[in-house]
Formats: sequence, structure tokens, C-alpha cells
Amino acid sequence: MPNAFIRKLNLFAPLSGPDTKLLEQICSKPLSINARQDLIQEGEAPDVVHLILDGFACRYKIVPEGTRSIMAYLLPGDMCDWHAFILREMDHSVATLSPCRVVEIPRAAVLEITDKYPAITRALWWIALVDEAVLREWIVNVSRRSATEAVTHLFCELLARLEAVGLRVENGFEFPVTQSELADTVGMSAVHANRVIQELRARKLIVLNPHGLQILDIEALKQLAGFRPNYLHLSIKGGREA
Amino acid sequence: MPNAFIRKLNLFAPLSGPDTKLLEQICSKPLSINARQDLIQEGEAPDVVHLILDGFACRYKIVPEGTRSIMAYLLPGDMCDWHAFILREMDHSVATLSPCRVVEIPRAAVLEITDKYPAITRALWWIALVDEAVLREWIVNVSRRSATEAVTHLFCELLARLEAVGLRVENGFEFPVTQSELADTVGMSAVHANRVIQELRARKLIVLNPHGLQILDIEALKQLAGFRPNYLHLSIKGGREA
DNA sequence: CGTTTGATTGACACGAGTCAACACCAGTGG
DNA sequence: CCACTGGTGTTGACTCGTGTCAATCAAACG
Repeated sequence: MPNAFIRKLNLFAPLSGPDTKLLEQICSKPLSINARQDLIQEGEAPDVVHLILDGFACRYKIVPEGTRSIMAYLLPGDMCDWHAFILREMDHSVATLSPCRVVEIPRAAVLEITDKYPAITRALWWIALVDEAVLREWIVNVSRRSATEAVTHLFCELLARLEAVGLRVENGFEFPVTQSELADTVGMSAVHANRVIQELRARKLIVLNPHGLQILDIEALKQLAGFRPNYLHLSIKGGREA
Repeated sequence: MPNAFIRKLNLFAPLSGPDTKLLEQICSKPLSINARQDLIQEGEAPDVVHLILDGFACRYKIVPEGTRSIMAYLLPGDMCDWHAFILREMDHSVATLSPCRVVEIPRAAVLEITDKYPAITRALWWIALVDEAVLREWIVNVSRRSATEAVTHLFCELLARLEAVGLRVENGFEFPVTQSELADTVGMSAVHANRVIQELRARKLIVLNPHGLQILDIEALKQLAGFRPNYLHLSIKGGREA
């Protein structure tokens, strides 16, 4: 069974034998990181690219008044700082949400990929563009959906994204995120996040506990959120050439 | 005086003579588009890339309940659908906000660039990553800043971005955006957007009319918004290689 | 000139934030 | 083995920022 990174890249572009071999070698020595550790902080210029093989992480910023905003979830197969390789300085921080297995890809390996492995390079850019599309949808989520819709939409998105890398279990997934963190991702208070959860439970739509989320009625949930998965660009195999 | 696109690319990577010549040729036949016209709609798979030479445009989505969310402003020098070239299908729409001069770059020209003009290609990816950083900041804006702060922060960002392409006039810029569109940008109602504007006027921070925005006290505005321009990545000349 | 679109204002309603208390663990150390 | 602790989840009461509705005004326009 290939790791999540290879599975994800294969979603977008079929990888050759040598491609896969290189990626396996790159991922061969993962680090184990505890939950709630910063992988990179705003202002740093990392000289490695971090890749999540296992666990949840997030991108976040702290605004001056002290509140936190989580702008993205990093799931197994996601890269943390591909952009910092080009933009140099991180404009936000990345932290683990659960215990993670993380690979640090050295600069030389990244240069080798972009030089000699065009299929992988194309898939990486594809992924960067999908990340951008997800950010746009999150703007819609926090700006134009009610609290209940926003939380629901997030759950629908995570189910789709985790399914794509083989991490959907039954009708749910592992979800090691506290309600406070959930609140910071949909831009509300922790108390209100809790009220939304309670409501979704009462409506028999979900079962949520510290370890995982079970979705009891997927269609109802999608309907409630107005979820349309087109922005994830998961259905198209093999891209045009860049 | 080079056009906004060439100015913008030069911010990130110094372009050679042939680079500049090619870009000038590509931009030589712009179209004139009226205000409030869709350039591309969600679901389309355009076979050209649109480039704004003059005027304001925006990315937007309509959510099922009928409200609109504007996720990005496209300023002179910005490309509308670079990603659709790779992801195929647009997951959002793009519309002009003011009369625009727009270039439609044919598929063949894009392929020629990515094949033979590495400096331009690198600059385009750089720009895509900065766009992503702007999206992240917009999530912070709508999710963790008050209405007044969010509007103020948007003004600070636009001043910085327009200054970068030479479109800052005095302490302000042309701003052909209605209050209703502004409201859809920061995720609030048009009525409340108006109240925020009134407040900023009363505090002698801005002068806003249908044609333009003048900022009376830039430092106070930045302070109020908690504006830090690092996410625009404007200060770094010449990128690392991708 | 009517017509239309956008800006402005006030009254009122409501969703969500805040504050505070309490419950429920899981871990820790005595 | 059990008190103690701190983090998380839960709940209620109250407040307040924004949304909604509706009327009016102003400016642009054919």
C-alpha cells in the first residue's frame, strides 16, 4: 500500500515506476511529531519542505488582538511549505493538530524533482492550485454561510478529501480536532461551535467524539451545506500540460 | 512605460529583452470590456487565459441561497484563469467591476511561454503563490476581524498592491467598486458596509466616492487594521528557482 | 424629465459573542 | 488507590454586532 503522498499525486497524474521509486525513497525516514507542535512559524525561511504522511496539521495566523485563525487543514499527503521554497519567508505558521508522521524533504531533493521529474512537478503544481481553490471555498464558508452550514460544509469537504487519500472509514473519519480549533477554522467562538455540534447531533446527522466523526446521513448533510465538490477537482484524471 | 503585467512580473523576476518583447507582443491587442460583465463563468473550461491590463475585476461565487461572495480582486497585471489552464474547469466566475482592457492569451502562447521562457514561467508561479497568500489573509479578514477592521484592512492591501503596479495616485487610488460589492467582499450586508464607511469618514480616515478612495491617515489606518504587508511578498526581488 | 441604480438612514430582530459556572474526563503524583 | 490538576466539553443568561426591512435621497442616464 503506497503512502498518502503517492496516492494523492497519483490522483492527478499517473506516475511512472522511477517516479514512484523516488517518492518512496524520499518518504522513507519520517519523523514522529507530537500533537500541537509548530512545524514552521511565521517569518521563518525553511530550507526543507515538510510533508505530512500521517495525522492532521493546520495553517494558522494569530491576529494582533490574540485570536487565532486557521486557514487550512493539512491532511496526510499534503505539503506544508512548498510555497516557502519559492516565496522564501513563511507568512503564516503550521502546527500539528494530532500526532503526525512528517517527512522533511531537503532542498536538493526538491530541486532534483523540479529538474528531472516533470510528472511529479506537474502534480505538485496541480495540488497547489487545488489548495488555492479550497481557500476560495473557505472564504465563502466563513463569509456567506451560517454557522451550522459552515461546520457542515467543512465536514463534507473533509470527508471528500480524506476519501481521496483512502482515509475514509465507514461513513466518517478520524477527526482529532478540538471544538476550539474547529471554531477557529470557521471563524466563530468555541461556545457557539459547541452549540452547532449539539444541533447537528440532535438532528441525528452526525456522531462526534474526541477521536472521530461519523456521518449518519451524508445526503442530508450535503444538502444542508450546499456542498458541491467541484472545487476539489478530484474527478479529473491526468491534467493538461502546464 | 511598460504595461501593468510587465511591471508586475518584473517585481518578482528580472526579465530579459526577449522576455519583455514577447510579453509586449502578447499584450498588443487588448479587448475593451464594459463594467459588470462576466469574463468567465463557473463550469467553463476556457481555452484562453484572460489578463487584466486595465480596470478592476473580481472572482466570485453565488451560494445556493442567492448571496454572492467575492473571493479576490483582480487588478491590472493580474491573470484571471491561469489555474483553469491546468485544472480545466473553472470552480468560480470572474466578472469585471469597472470597464477593463483585457488580453486573451491563446493556449499556444501559454505553452510557448512554459516551454521556452523559464523566467516568465517562474514569475507566473510566484504570482500564483502570492495570490494564495492573499486568499489566506482574506480568510483571516472575514473570520477574525470586525467589520470596521476588515474594510480597513482591505483598503490597506489594495493600496499596497496598486502601488506595486504603479497605480497609487497621491494617498489613494481609483476604486470603482459599489458598497454592495464591497459588502460581498468582506462578508457583510450592504447596509452595514455603508455604516462602516460612514464611521471611517467621520473619523477623518478616508474620503470615498464612486470614483476613488483617498486615505487621509495611512498610519492610523494600518494601525486600526493590524495591517502587516508581509503576506504580499513584495519586498523580495528575484526568487529562488522553482 | 421619468427611471434606475446606488447611497443613506432609522427601527427592529436575531444570530453569535461573552462571561461564568459546572461536568467530564485523562494524566499525574502522592 | 485516590485526590488533584488542567484541558475540553456543556449549558444558561445576558449583551451586542450585524442583518433585515423599508423609506428616502442623490446621481446617472436614456
